[in-house]
Amino acid sequence: MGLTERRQLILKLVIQEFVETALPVASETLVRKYRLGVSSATVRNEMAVLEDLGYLTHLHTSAGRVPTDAGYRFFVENLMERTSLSLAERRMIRHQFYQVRGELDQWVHLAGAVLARTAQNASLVTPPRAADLLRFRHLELVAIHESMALLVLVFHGGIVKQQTLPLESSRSPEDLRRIAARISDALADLSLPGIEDLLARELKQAPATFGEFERLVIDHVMRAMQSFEEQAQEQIYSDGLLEMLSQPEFLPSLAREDAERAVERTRHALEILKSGRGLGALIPQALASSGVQVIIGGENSTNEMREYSVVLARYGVDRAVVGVLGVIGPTRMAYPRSISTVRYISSVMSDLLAELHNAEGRSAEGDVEPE
Amino acid sequence: MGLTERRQLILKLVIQEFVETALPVASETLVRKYRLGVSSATVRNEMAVLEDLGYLTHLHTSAGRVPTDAGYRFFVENLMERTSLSLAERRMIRHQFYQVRGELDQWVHLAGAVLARTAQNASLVTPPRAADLLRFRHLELVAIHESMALLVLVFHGGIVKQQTLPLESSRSPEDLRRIAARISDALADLSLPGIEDLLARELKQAPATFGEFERLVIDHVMRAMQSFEEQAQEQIYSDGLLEMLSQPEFLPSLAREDAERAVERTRHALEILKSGRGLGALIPQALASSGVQVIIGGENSTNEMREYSVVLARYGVDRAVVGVLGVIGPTRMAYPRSISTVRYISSVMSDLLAELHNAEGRSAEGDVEPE
DNA sequence: TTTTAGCACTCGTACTTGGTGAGTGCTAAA
DNA sequence: TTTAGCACTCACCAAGTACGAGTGCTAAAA
Repeated sequence: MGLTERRQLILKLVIQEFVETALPVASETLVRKYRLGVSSATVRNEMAVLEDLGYLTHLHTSAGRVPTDAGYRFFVENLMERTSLSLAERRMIRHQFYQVRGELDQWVHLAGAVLARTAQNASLVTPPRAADLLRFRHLELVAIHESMALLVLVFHGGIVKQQTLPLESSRSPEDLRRIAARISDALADLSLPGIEDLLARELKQAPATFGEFERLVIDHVMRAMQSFEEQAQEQIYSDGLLEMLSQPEFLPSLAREDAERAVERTRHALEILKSGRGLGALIPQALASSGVQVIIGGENSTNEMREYSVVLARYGVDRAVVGVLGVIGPTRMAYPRSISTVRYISSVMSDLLAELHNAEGRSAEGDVEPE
Repeated sequence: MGLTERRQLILKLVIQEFVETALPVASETLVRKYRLGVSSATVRNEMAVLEDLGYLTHLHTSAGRVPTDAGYRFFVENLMERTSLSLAERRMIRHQFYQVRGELDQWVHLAGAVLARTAQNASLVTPPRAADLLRFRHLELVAIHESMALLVLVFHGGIVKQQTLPLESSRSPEDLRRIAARISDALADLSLPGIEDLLARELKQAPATFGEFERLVIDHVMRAMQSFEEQAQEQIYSDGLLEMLSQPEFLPSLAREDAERAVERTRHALEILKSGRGLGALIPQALASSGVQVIIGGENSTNEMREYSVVLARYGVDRAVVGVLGVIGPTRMAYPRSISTVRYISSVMSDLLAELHNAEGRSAEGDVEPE
C-alpha cells in the first residue's frame, strides 16, 4: 500500500483538525494552520488519493474532507502518538479513588464519573464479577421482627447481596446465628453447581443433614446466585451522558445542520445507553482480550452503533474478579486521550481489586503508570 | 369569586385540550369538539375574561390560548376529577413489585421505572431511610484474606452497608465472629449519638472494655453512619428521562417551534435530573407533609424549574422508615393521572415496607386502593 | 514527473419576499 | 348577553436570490 509519508501526515492532520473542530477540513486550512510548505492544490491532490484509498470522504463537492471509519482505524493503528494522562490528572484520579477506598460499591460509580469527565464522553462500567463462577463465602441471618429476617450473602470477590426471608415462626438470635454458621460452613467456597451436588448427595443420606428451614435458606441462596449470574451479563452502569451531549454532534448551534438531527441523535444516544443494546455484545469480547480495545463506527456489530466508537478495557485480577470499563462517543473522538484514560482507570481499578485479593493486579503489560 | 360555571368549564376544557395536544387551543376548536352550544365569539369573550384573571395567556394575537401556572393550579384544586389507575394497571404494578419482594434494593429502581412508564414522565425516588436517626442493628466481619476483612453493617429498616477493613494481623474466622458478636451486642439499637455516649462512658472505665481492634471497627461503624446520614439528603434516584423526552415539548417535529429550543430544553432537563438542583429542596417539604403534593411551574423555589411541575408523595412507615417519590415533567402534564400514579405507587411501597416492619403502612388517609 | 496558479462549478447557508391560513379582537346588530 | 362579520396579526411555507467556501480540473511552471 503506497501511503507516502506526506499522505500519512495529511491524514493525521485532517483527523486531528476534524476531531478538534468537528468541521470538515479544507485543504487551504491545513496549509495555513500547519505551514505545510506546499500549495493547497497539492494537498487537494493528496486528499483525493486518500479518498480513493477509502480513508477520507466528502459530503458533497464543495465541502472539506472528513475521515472515514477506515481513516480513524489507520490513525489509531499507525499514526497516533501514544500518550498518558498528565501527572496532575493521575494524581487527582488516584486521590478520588483513595477517598472511597473502603466502599467497594462506590468504585464503579466513581470510575464512570471520572471516565466521562476525563474523556468528555459517556462511559460504561460493568461491576467486577467473579472471573468464572460465583463462589459462596458466607451468610448471615438477622431478624428484623418475629416473622421476617434479612439474609446477607457474601461471595468471593467481596460481592454482597441482601434478601429478605419470611420466617414461619419466631426464632431467637442465637438460633439464627447457629443456623447461619452451620450453612456458611457447609456451603463455604462452593459455586452453584457445587451446592447442587451437595444437596443431591445430602438427599441420599438417611438422617437428613439439613432441617426444613435450613433447606429454605439454602434455596434462597441458590436462587440469589442464579439470578446474579443471569443479571451479571446485562449489568452495565453508564454515566457521562451530559458530557457526551456536549459534543458538537449533539449541538445544532455549533455544527450547522438541521437541528432536528441533533434531537434525533440525542434520543438515539439515550436509548443506546439506557438499553445497552449494541453494548452488551462488546463485553464478553473485551473480557476475553487484554489491553485496550477500540471499536470504530461501522466496526460495531449492530447498525445502531454505526456512528459511535467505543474504547474498552478489562480490569480486575486475573482468575479472580474482572470487569470491563470504557468510553463511548461519536466516531469523531479524541482517541489518544480516550485510550489513555481508559488504560489508566483500568489500572487504578485493578490495583484496588488486587488489594482486596492480596495479589498483583493485571494492570501489567508494561502499562503501569505509577502515580 | 366570580368564576361562573361556564368559565370554569371553558378553563377545564382548555387545559384538557392543551394537555392532550400540546397545541394552543382555539375558541372554535372547543365549540366544535365539545359541542358547547354557543358561538366561538362567546367563548372568545370568556377566554378574554379568564386571561384577565390570569388563568390563560397567548403567545401572540392570533394564537390560541394556553393555560398559565395559576390556571393549572385552579384546575388541580377545583376542576380536576379525582381518578384512580385502572384495575388492570394496579394489578400489573402489584405483580411487578411482588416479583422482587425479597430484594429491597430493587424496590427503588422498580418504583422509578413504573412511575415513569405510567405517568409518561421522569420520576424521582429517594431510598427509604430512617425516619429520625439511623439505628444500628448488627454487624458482621468476614475475612477476605489475611490482611483484609469485609465489614457488613445492618441497620434498622433493613438498610445494609458494606465496607472493607484492613487487618493488621491475620485473624481466625472464630476470632472475627466473636468480635463481631461482641460489638453487635454492645451497639445494638443505638444511634450515632448513642454510640458516642457509650464510648465516652467506656473511656472512664479503668479496664477498657474494647480492645484496640474493636475500637477500630467501631470507628468504621461510626464513620459509615456519619457518611450515610450526610449522603441521605442528596440521594435522589431518577428514571424515565426517555419517557419525559417523548413529550412534545422536547420534539421539534411535532410542536412547531425553533428546533434549537428543543435541544436546549433537553440539555436543561438532563442537568436538572442529574444534578438534582431544584429537586433537593422539595424532599424535606414532601417528607413533612402527608398526601400528594403538586408544585406547578413557577411555584418552584428555583427559577430553573419554572417550566416543570412536580408531583410528590411521601411513602413508608411512619416513625420508622420513610422516603419520597414522585413524577416530574413539563407544566403541561396530565395532573390527574400523575397524581393517581404517585398515590398508588406510594401506597404499594408503603405496604411493602410495612411488611418489613410488621406494622400498618401509612397508605391510609382513605386512599387505600386494594388490588 | 510533480507542483501550482487559475478558474469554473457545486452546493450549503442565509436572507428576502409574497402568499396562506388560523385565530383573535372589535364592532354593531340581534 | 350573544353573535355574525370582518379587519388585523402573525406564524409558516415555498420560491427566489445572493454569497461564499471549497473542490476538481486544466494548463503552465518547476
